Amino acid sequence: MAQTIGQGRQNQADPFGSFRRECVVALKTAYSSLQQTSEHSLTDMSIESTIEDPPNPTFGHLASSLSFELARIQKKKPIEIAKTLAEITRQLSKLNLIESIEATEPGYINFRANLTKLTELTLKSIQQTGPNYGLLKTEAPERTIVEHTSANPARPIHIGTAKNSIFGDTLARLLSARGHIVRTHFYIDDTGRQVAIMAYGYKLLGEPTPVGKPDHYVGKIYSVTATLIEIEELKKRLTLLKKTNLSDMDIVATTKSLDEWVGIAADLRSKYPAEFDQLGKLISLDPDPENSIRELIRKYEKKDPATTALMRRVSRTVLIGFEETLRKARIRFDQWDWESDLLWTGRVAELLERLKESGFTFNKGGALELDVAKTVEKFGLREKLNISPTFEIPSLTLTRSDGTSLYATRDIAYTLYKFERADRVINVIGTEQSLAQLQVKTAFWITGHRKETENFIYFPIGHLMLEGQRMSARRGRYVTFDQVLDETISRAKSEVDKRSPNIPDEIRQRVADRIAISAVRYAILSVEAIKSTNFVWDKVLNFEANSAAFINYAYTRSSGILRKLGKISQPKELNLLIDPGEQALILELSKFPETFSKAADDLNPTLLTLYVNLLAQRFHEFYEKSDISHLSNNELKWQRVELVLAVRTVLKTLAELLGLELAERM
RNA sequence: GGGCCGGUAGUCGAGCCAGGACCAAGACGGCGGCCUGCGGAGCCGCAAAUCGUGGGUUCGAAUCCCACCCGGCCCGCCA
Repeated sequence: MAQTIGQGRQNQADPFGSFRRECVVALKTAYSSLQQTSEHSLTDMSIESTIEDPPNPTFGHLASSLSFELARIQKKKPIEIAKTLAEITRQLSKLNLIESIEATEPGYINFRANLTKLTELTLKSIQQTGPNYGLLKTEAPERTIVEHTSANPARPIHIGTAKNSIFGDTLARLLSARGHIVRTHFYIDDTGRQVAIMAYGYKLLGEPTPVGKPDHYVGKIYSVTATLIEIEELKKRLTLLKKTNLSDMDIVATTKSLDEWVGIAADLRSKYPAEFDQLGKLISLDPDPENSIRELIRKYEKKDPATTALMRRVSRTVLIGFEETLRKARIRFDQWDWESDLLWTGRVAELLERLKESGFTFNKGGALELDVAKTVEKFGLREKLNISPTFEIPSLTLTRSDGTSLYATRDIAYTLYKFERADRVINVIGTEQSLAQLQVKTAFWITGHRKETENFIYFPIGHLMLEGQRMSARRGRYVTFDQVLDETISRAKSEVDKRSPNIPDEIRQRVADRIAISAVRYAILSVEAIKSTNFVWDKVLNFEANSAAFINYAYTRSSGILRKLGKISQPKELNLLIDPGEQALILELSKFPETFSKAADDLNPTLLTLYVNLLAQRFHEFYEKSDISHLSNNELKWQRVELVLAVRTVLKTLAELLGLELAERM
């Protein structure tokens, strides 16, 4: 909690945070008084870190365990110290948001908030600042680049990659709301083998105009081409192995792999018979397909005009499909960076020169290697980069023996590029890349960016399994993001049809879209990014508690109340909201600023999904218990309406942060 | 062999970084209640947890340290 207690944000409303700061100040005052009178010498200590949330409301709203620490030094019982501290605190402090300070067994000091004042502060702040309530601005804004998704433009975005997109997009929303200058970048990995294979197949077919969604159409060509070539290569290797008779183990493994690919091929053939047979014929006419692909890669790196035109054309076709999918999920990018540009502008070559000059590279069979381990030892980076002392860091191949570059090399160049434009770079990438990210980071350090290395942030995304099965894009075993969105929309549509038959179909469709998109985003965000999770349809399609629909339903209910009321009036005061359900709801609202800033600073969107669910839950409880529209006591009615309006404001802000879309009716 | 990350009720999953009232949040599933007043996609209640295992540190450990076990991932002239 310590880092959420900042100075200099007096002008920004943070009701619960203000209460917390008041408790800290009061306790600090009491502690320094104790320091002067105590016969034992008491060192300065962090009062903030002793402040915690009590387990239940009967203990107040915040508590301190300071007495337990002091008990040891003073050789007294914690409860006695607690009583003394509570007494001094009460005497010395001017209490504003604190209602009471009490010492309780076994030695806690419990602070109770003055709920009348907290209510007024919270509701007035929300009323005055509206959509800005809670979005505490950082005191140190940073130009931040969030790179995410960066899917290979060779096949549609699948649900595993979508997890990456959703977290990346949400992080950007959070940081931007926190006051950072954020830009999202999509890194188009177009110089690798996969795009070359895709272009090869596409070219063989005579560059057809896509039928249906372009990424799906071209993705199909890629899968078929890649499979056919894989089989060709495996067959060749098997023949070679049998001829040289080197190792039975290799033969067995290759045969097994071949069998697997033949199975995949059969599957693809049944799905896309026309393309499969056509490509099969065309590829068999090529004496050396593998070489054709290598040629494409080589020529593209050299920016050969015809090759460049082809590669860019086919990549762009796929990217149009990506954009459509991402737009559907409310994900947008500020910039699309072509990996090939890094080569053509000489950035990669420049980087290689710098690395060579550093003296940490060596030649291995014509390939250029970076001695990462040596670098780490030389500069004592183990501690700095948090590397285990027994870990032998492998070297990193920078260029192939034919001189062409590799992904990691280009990624280092890209890192330099990004840091020319930002103070902080966040890479949202799967956990399987953790070693690669470490190597890139180390190389970045070598290039002289010592200070910036601290702001190189790897945000790992845990693997997403599909109903217990590992997804494999290469093997065509995956569910696309489009499928998930479409399925969820159709499911949401039938729910809306069932529950709200009286609204026009056009609106029902729009509502279903919103509920579905939100449901998918919420389901992904509600589990921490790093955890590997199992994608289960039931969870995404669940519209009950702890889902986006549950949150939307709170909003819809509030809309219902307002609709029923028609014209609304301002209450004279805010002194009648004393029901426990109301107070619990207000307390939750008062904590939003702290929750938001912690979520943004810790890069933890999941925290906000938990919070928004809790807020919705408190609202539903309030709704069930407190009448509004049929109240005869007008003052109470308008006070409750004020609370409803406040909840709506905060729900809308949260929806904006998480990329959820709220429907008035559902 | 080495490394990284995870392990919390039948299932999913917060809390762990900054140890404290933890007889551990919340959800799904199970069981039982609540609609002649703002929409039941809701609310109320019950049952369900050796916090992976074993040690250690501490007045106090789900949380910190050590060892081990299980699961995922990585250690390519792939990306």
